[in-house]
Order: sequence, then C-alpha cells, then structure tokens
Amino acid sequence: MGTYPARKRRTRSDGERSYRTILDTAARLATLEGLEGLSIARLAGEVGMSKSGLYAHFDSKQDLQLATVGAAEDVFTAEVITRAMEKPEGIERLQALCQRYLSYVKRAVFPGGCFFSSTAAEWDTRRGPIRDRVRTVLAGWTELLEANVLAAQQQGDLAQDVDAGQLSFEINALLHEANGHYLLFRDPAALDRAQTAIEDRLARA
Amino acid sequence: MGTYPARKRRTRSDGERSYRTILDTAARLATLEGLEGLSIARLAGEVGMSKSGLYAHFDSKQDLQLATVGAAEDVFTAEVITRAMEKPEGIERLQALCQRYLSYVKRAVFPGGCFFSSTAAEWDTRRGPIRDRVRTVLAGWTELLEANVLAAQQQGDLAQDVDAGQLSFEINALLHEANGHYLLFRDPAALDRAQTAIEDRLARA
DNA sequence: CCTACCGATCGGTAGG
DNA sequence: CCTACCGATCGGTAGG
Repeated sequence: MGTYPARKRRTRSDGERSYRTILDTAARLATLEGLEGLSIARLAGEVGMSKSGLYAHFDSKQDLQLATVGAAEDVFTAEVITRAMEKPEGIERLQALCQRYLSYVKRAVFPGGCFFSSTAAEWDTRRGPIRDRVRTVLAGWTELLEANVLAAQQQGDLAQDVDAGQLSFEINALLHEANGHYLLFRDPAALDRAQTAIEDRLARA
Repeated sequence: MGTYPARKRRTRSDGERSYRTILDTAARLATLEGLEGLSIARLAGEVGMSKSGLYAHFDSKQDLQLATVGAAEDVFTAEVITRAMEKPEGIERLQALCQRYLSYVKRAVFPGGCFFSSTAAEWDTRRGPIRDRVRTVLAGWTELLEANVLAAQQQGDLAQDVDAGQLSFEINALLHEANGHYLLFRDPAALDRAQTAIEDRLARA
C-alpha cells in the first residue's frame, strides 16, 4: 500500500504475508507478556522489521491490539471450533468442543495457553474496544456450548430439567481451570481432570 | 530506618504504617493493572510520596512485587480463610471456604477481583521467585480444600470413593470461573451459579 | 523520606 | 518498508 521505493517488486501477497506474520507473532507473544505488555519495538524485532514498518500496517498500538484479538479468534476457530463442527449438533459436538479446547491448550497453539483466557484476565477491569471484543468472543463461545446443550436435550441425550446456562458455566469453569492449572503448575493431569469432570457431569445430566 | 532529617519525629509505627499503605495500595492496583504493569512512580503518586520514598522500603521492583504478594496473602487469609476456620473441619468448613471466597470476590476486597487469580494468569508463563510464590499460595489453598474433603469423608459427609484431588480441582474451577466471569461481564449471577454448582456437587458426593 | 538526575525504552511521527 | 527523531515514562541511584 505504501509509496516507498522497493528493491524487489512488492506484491499484494507480500504485504498480506507480513501482515499475518505480525499478527500471529503478536498473538503468540501476547499470551506470554500480555497484550499490553507487548511492545511495538519488541514485536518489530521478533518479525524482523522496524517499528515504523509496523506502523505501515497499523495506526496505533490499540489498532494493532484489536487486530491481534481478531487474528487470535481466527486461530481459535480453526483449532477448536471448525473440527468440532464436523460432529453432529448435540452431545457429540459438545464433547468434541471440549476435547478440542483441551487439545488446543495441550498442543500449545499459543505458548501461553488459551489466548482468550489470559487476555480476559488482563482486560476484565478495563474499558474500551479491546475488552468489548474479548467479551464478544467469549460470549459467542459460551453460546455455542449452550446451543449444543439445548440440542442434546431435544435429542434426549441430556435431561430436560438441566439449565443450559448453568451447565455451560460449569463446563467453561472446568476448561478454564484446566488451562490455568496446566500453565501455572505445568501439570498435564489438569487436562485429564477437566475431561473426567466434564464426562461425569454430562453422564449425570 | 533512614538517616534523613525529619521535621516531625519519625516513630517505628510511622514507618510501619506507610509500609503497609504502600503494599495494600500495590496489591489493589496490581489487580487492575497487573503486578508488572504497576509502575513505581504511579504507586508512589497513589500513596502520596516520591519514587525514592518507596526505595527506602524496597530494594527493587521485584522486591516490592514479592512483598506485595505477601501482603495480598495476608488479606486473603484474613478475608477468606480465618472466618471459615471458625467452622469445624470437614464439610462445613469446606462450604464456608467457598462462600467466603465468593463473598471476597463480591465485596471487591481487591478492585480487580481475586488477587491470586489475576496474578497467576499474569505470571504462569514466567520464571522466578514471584511465580514460585504465587504457586505456593495457590497450592496451599488447594491443599486446604483437599484436607477438608478428606475430613468430610472420614466424618461420613462425603462418599469414600470420591477423589479428593479431583473434587478440589472442580471446586477451584467453579470459584475461579465465578471470579473471572463476574469481572469480565459484571454479572453477579456467576457467583450464584458457582454456589449452586458447588452445593450440587457436594450433595452428590 | 526528598530533589535531581541517569540511561533505556515506551508509543508515535516526519520524511523519504 | 527504512532511518532518524520526538517527548514521556520506565526502573533505579546519588546525595542529603
């Protein structure tokens, strides 16, 4: 997009590639240092360009942070949601979503665990567009769980009298604790405990 | 302790009072801005003294951070644990610990919710003494839950075949999710949902 | 506990 | 996409 002279001819895909490299790197670093703690110079160094090189893609740090949340959402969708959507709606998809989430933590898709878990903790007491975006993503995830609880109820795989909102809350609690405990204590047993608890909870409902 | 001239005579209690004011303020701010994001100048301004005034009490930022974690632990003990210890060991104390935790979140003892939940999320991928200290506090809390699960089992209030570690993990998950959801969505229903889930879980076990 | 200062780094801009 | 620069703020220190 720029009008700077270029030694090699720049193509549209060159710009897109570096744009994605910046955001993927930013999302990874944000799970280690926080979305606020991440500095422009540090990020520039990591992707091998200058600070002002980044400002060719983003107007401000907040603009970069917002785009980073969007890129992280794309990763989350690809790594957790898409594969679970292959399963039929209802109990099977619900279980697949949980398994994919735990696998996404274990595979260290982001080096600092679930991007939205750490970013929510960092931004939950701040105001503005980034907090709002994180809220929207997490609310969407919870609604996805709820929709599959409801479908499972209609299909007779979960009891009619269970509160879908309550059950989704409990499942989310187990998934987030698995992430947090796994990161703090480097203990893979946390992932198994969440899996066990979710299976038991669903079998009972 | 210093040898600076003083207009008013400094007593030992003056120094102790400002030491505690600094740490209490630091702990409160850390739940809003992070223990790393909190700056010395910002903290100094908040407590009404100069930056170098703080360095009369602490050798470095890390020293301050470590002392802040200790002060936060004292608050947590006073606000959550002490009152629950009035109940007899076992199921009653276990329920009291959970209720006191949820009340500590709701009462906004720290403006950014549970100090150890937010600090754990910030430090779980870092190394060093602060991460270690946060680990120790959270491990101690989990052991306290476990000890009361075991006592409840011996007293016949919980089934013998429940895994105390597993049950403590699930309770912790619900408490932490209550904190996180309450903060991000400003939704008091999250606290009720955790309370309900814990009661159900204990009634079943 | 203060003022005054240090080098390093922050987010961001001018100009090409 | 670069170099060179801006004022502000960072953690920390000297000296009292």
